[in-house]
Formats: sequence, C-alpha cells, structure tokens
Amino acid sequence: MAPGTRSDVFDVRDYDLAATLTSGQAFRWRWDGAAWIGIVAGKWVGLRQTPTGIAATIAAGESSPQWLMDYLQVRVNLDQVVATFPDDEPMRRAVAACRGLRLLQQDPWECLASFILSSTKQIVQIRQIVTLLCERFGDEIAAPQGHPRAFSFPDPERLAGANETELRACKMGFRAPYLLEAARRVADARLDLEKLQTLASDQLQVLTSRTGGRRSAASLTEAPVDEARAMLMQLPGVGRKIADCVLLFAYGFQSAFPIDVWVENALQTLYFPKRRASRKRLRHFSETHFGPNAGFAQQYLFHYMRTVFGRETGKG
DNA sequence: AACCAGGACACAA
DNA sequence: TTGTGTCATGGT
Repeated sequence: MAPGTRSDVFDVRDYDLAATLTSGQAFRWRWDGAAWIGIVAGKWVGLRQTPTGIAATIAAGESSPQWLMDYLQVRVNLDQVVATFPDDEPMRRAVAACRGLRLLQQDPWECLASFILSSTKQIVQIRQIVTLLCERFGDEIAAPQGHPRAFSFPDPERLAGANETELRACKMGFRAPYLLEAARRVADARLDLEKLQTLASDQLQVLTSRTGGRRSAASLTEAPVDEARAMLMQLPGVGRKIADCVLLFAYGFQSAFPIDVWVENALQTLYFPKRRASRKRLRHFSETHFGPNAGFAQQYLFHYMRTVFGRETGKG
C-alpha cells in the first residue's frame, strides 16, 4: 500500500467493477494497470476487484468511507433487483451477458454537467472532454505518491465564472453555452439541485407507502419524478434523455429510462423485430414493461448492446 | 474517407 | 406527432 493511504474492503457479491465503471454512466474512471483510479466526492480513489468484493484505497485520515459505499451502492442486493426484471428472452440474455453490472449514485452536478457534454459524442470523447475540463478548471487533489496529478470536477461557481471560449477549448463545441448556462443557474440557485434530492425522497415515499408520503396538494397530480424531470429540462441543452440520465445516475429515480441511440436500437431490434415501432410506442413500452427497476434494466440493455450484441450478430 | 456518436432545438409537413 | 437540418469534434 502506498504511503499516506488507507485501505478498506467492501464485502459485496455480484459486482462487476470493470463493467460498472466503463458502462457510460460515469466518465472519469481509468485503469492504471493495477486498479481503477477515480475521483469521488472530491477525493482520490483506487478500486480493485477481490474474490469477496471491492478493495478501496483512499487517502489516509479519511473517516470511514460511507461516501464511497454510497457512490458504489454496495448495499444494493443485485439479485433482488434483477428479480424484478421482466422474464423475457432479451432481458435474460442481457442479464446473462452483463452479470454484476451495477448503477452508481453520482454527484448531481458532475452528472448533469457530464451528460450535457455527452450529446452526440462517443464515450471515449466524453471522457476526453471531461478530463480537459477538470484539468483546466478543477482543483488539484492529493494523489498517492507515484500516481499522476488528480483534479476535482469543477464546481458550478467556478464554471459560471468561465467564458464560452475557454470552455470550447476543452473540445466541447456547441455544448459550451449549454454547460455555461447550467453552471450559472446552479450557482445562483435558479436551479436547486438539492430540491431534486428531496423529490427523490418523496418518490421513495410514494413507492413504499399508500398515502403518497408528504406530497403537497399542489403536486398531487404530478409524480415527484416528473416534477424533477421538468426542472432539469428547463435548462437549455437538456432534453428528456439527458434529464433521465441525471435522474437515474445521480438521484436514483428507478423509473427514469434514458433512451439514447443504443437503447432505442435495443428496444426496436430485441422487442419489435418484425416491424418498426414509433418513438412514442417505444417510450410507452419502456414505461410499462420493465417494472419498478426499469432504469436498471435499461443499463443492462445499453451495456449488452454495446459490448455483446454487436459481436453476436456480426453487424456491430 | 464516409459515417456515427448515451441529443437538443427550431422548423417543416 | 414525426422527419430534417444544424450545431462541433474526433474515433472507427
């Protein structure tokens, strides 16, 4: 173990670290030959798979890394989640191919900003843009000896003070004004990311109680997830897909079902192979077919299409 | 070397 | 409602 670090082991089964960290939900993890290196909650983190779970290396002096366990969602029982998936051939194949694939719970601002930068970009390019952004606008973080310099994800206040030209220099192109405006609105509280957190809690209340929790009369007709999505979509450059990514990957709304080109292709070819289904039909299908953990199922379809299906059919 | 990428948006029809 | 062009950039 490198000096100045401490090590923790999380006992968890059915956790495929590599698949989870490279499945297009987070964009800062890299494999250095011995471990997965990333930044969580502004702290340097090294992760590697062990026979009984996950070994984590963090800076010495950190308290018990509950923040890391929350991020990794190690207490989620994957068997219970998968058991709620529909019992059909496509889902069985996806689950068999991606066993151990998990959902993370990311920082909302980093997740929102990253997915604003994701539109019409390949994952490798998103990673490149985010890396540049962090190097130029983030704060340097203490990394263990022998490791490359590490940088935090720049907070909204920092980016709100940047200009569009500086942002475009990070190769984000037409997404620069979108990111800038998002940063400004979060920085001056026109968009309250904490409020979305309370809506996520409200959504859990709705699902676990019959009374609808503590929803106010004014929002009785609208589910918390819909209210949260509408708030995100107020941002320029944030449509249904990006909003759903943030709802699912940062706030844990399990009904959020991002439909990008891959997932649309998955739904179309796996579930409607005969004739072409309309977007509206696919959207309705996604909302009715995949159960209470639809977003989780979506991640299996996405990763399955990207990693396995193309090779199976030979036309990837 | 065309084609496409975890899209959004304005504008047709 | 669904289709088309535009936006910027780099990988395959």
